[in-house]
Amino acid sequence: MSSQPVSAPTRREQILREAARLFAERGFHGVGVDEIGAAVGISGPGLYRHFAGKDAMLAELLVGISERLHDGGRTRMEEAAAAGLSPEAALDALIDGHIDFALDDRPLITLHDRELDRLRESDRKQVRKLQRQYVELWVGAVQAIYPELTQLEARVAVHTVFGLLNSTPHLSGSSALPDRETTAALLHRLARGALSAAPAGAAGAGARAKPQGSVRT
Amino acid sequence: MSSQPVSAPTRREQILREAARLFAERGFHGVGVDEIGAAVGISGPGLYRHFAGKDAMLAELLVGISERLHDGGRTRMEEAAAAGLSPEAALDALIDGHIDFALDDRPLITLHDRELDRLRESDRKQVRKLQRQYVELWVGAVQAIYPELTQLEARVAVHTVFGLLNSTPHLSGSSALPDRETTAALLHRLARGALSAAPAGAAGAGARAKPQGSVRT
DNA sequence: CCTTCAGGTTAACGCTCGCTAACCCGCCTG
DNA sequence: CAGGCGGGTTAGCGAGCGTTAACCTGAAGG
Repeated sequence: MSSQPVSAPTRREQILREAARLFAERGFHGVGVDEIGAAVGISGPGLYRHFAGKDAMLAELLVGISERLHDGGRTRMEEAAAAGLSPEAALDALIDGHIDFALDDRPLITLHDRELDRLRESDRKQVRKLQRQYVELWVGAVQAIYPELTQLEARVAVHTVFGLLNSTPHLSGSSALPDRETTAALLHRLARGALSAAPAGAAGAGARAKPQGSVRT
Repeated sequence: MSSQPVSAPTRREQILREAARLFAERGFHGVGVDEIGAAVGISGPGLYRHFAGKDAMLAELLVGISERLHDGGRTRMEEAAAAGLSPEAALDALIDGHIDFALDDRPLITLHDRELDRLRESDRKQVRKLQRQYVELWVGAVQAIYPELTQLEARVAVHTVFGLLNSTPHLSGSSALPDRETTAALLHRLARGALSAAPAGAAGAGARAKPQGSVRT
């Protein structure tokens, strides 16, 4: 919509990037506007030339990442459908897309599930809607492979896999990660492994998961 | 220290419980002392008869849960060793213990990986030490089953599985969970499935990786 | 050359919030 | 019955923080 075509890292974007980093590090309330300003070389109230307020920055960040996550997922699913890919390949594409986000935009991923309730009602509703749609994409992809899962089970499984993938930012501080490609591959295997074990019939890693009679909320 | 043996839900514990809930809901900085007081029926500064300050509450909460997590894990591992259980059963015990925490003490679990850096240096060091020891317990249990994993891979896998298990608090708000037992079993399968897929050799959907009859306790 | 305006600056206001001060009261205990 | 004392209360201080006001400046544009 009103997002500029972007060409060079404009000041607004600089501010958003630094704000995201700081918010993720110390929490929304834990960061002062002076700090954000200092991080981009201007001081304090200069930010108000670019944003209506601190809240507006958070809103733009959260809405932005929700949109990008959802758009990325939807695009991948459409491409998979167009290319006639298998359900497995489609799910793999979703996973890889999410991993890219988790590894490239760690601060945003952190914010995304940490500061949602600091938003104005309208913004929060929009973010939640996008999140829900994104989850539904995943649920659909998962159920295409494991049809024996109930809607509820699939949703829980998807949420927890998000938790798994989004936990990468956490361990950046304390322990070092392997190189990006190795990490991505490991995360992919872990996510896939978790989902493959979701059906009640599947023990550790069942290949065939017969419809088990016990399915019911 | 001067911690009493406790017997009935004393006022201190009431305060801690409510503080945990509020901190988890709105963040440490997002909750005022007046609110915490109101939650237990007293108002504002009355809290200072029980705690040195707001920081002290957070510190006690975080140190407390770290200790309980670690102690619980260590106890389970010792019992497993004493009973001569298989590595698989030992890991299952760890997973079940963590699931109990995640389901019973959601606010604390949330706090645990969200507000760690609001602590005084000494407290933070203690919490991190306990966390590290707890992680090492898991890493040991995992490597006993999957010796082909490097130390680093195992650590990453364990961290992400924590992310998976700890994500339950998140979806309590938006979507309802199945009953506790069903949820616990599902979480167990997901965690086990993720770990079983950690070794690079294991294919995504895991056709192999030994079927494990891992039943809950 | 004068104007405009984007993008800064510093000063200051007002509110919130953690915490302290001062006071109070019911209940044991000697 | 006196007197601690545990556990409250309200009033208020002081710091921090988001935000606004007022002012400045350098570069485009007619």
